[in-house]
Amino acid sequence: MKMEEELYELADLFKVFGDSTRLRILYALFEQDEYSVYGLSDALQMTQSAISHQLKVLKQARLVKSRREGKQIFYSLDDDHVRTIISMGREHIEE
Amino acid sequence: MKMEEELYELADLFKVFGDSTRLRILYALFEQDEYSVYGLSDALQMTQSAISHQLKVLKQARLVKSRREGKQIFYSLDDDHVRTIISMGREHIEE
DNA sequence: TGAACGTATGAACAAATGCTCATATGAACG
DNA sequence: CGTTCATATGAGCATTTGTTCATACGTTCA
Repeated sequence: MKMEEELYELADLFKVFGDSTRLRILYALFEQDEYSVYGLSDALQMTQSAISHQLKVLKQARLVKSRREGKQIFYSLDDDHVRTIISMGREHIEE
Repeated sequence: MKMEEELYELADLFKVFGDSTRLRILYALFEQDEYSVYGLSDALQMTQSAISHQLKVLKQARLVKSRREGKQIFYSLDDDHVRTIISMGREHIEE
């Protein structure tokens, strides 16, 4: 990958982590493997629309994946980088 | 630290990584241990003011530190979390 | 098929963000 | 001292971003 391109992709990835709503979604998915959209909006006390918009961002960044079960769609973490990146961040701020 | 507070601090930290100019500054400091402000603005082909503003953000996040030598101020990486966080990000996007 | 439920999406608006321009600060040296 | 060089800072502006509101889409089941 070209350096230039890598920089923009990296920045875009970190932007995704740089919002407390999205972090709360990721945290929720740490504790409970799967959540439906309504489940998340209930757990985080936010509108379904807001959650759905943010899930789209998280999915585009390949941080979460989804599966349909009837009318519901369940979201879960897509890979372990999510956990690692967040723990590195936590180490930094907790110094 | 309270969960609520941690979330906002984490989001703020990742926001700092979520900009290509700041990433370019960090990348430059990977390759060359120290840079003056002018040195950076020259290397990255940006105005001194833009660089200075971003260095302030990076410093507030404790990602870079500075030392004065005469009229110049030299910036360098503050700790190793910077490297780790960025490499985790790179691993993710390179899959 | 049509109603009901769960989710996605687009437009609109307020808030945050990054750059530029002008200027301030601070150290070195005649 | 006062000038010069290196850096910092504040206001202004354009762009981006996150939420809300209204509505569309897709699946289930009567």
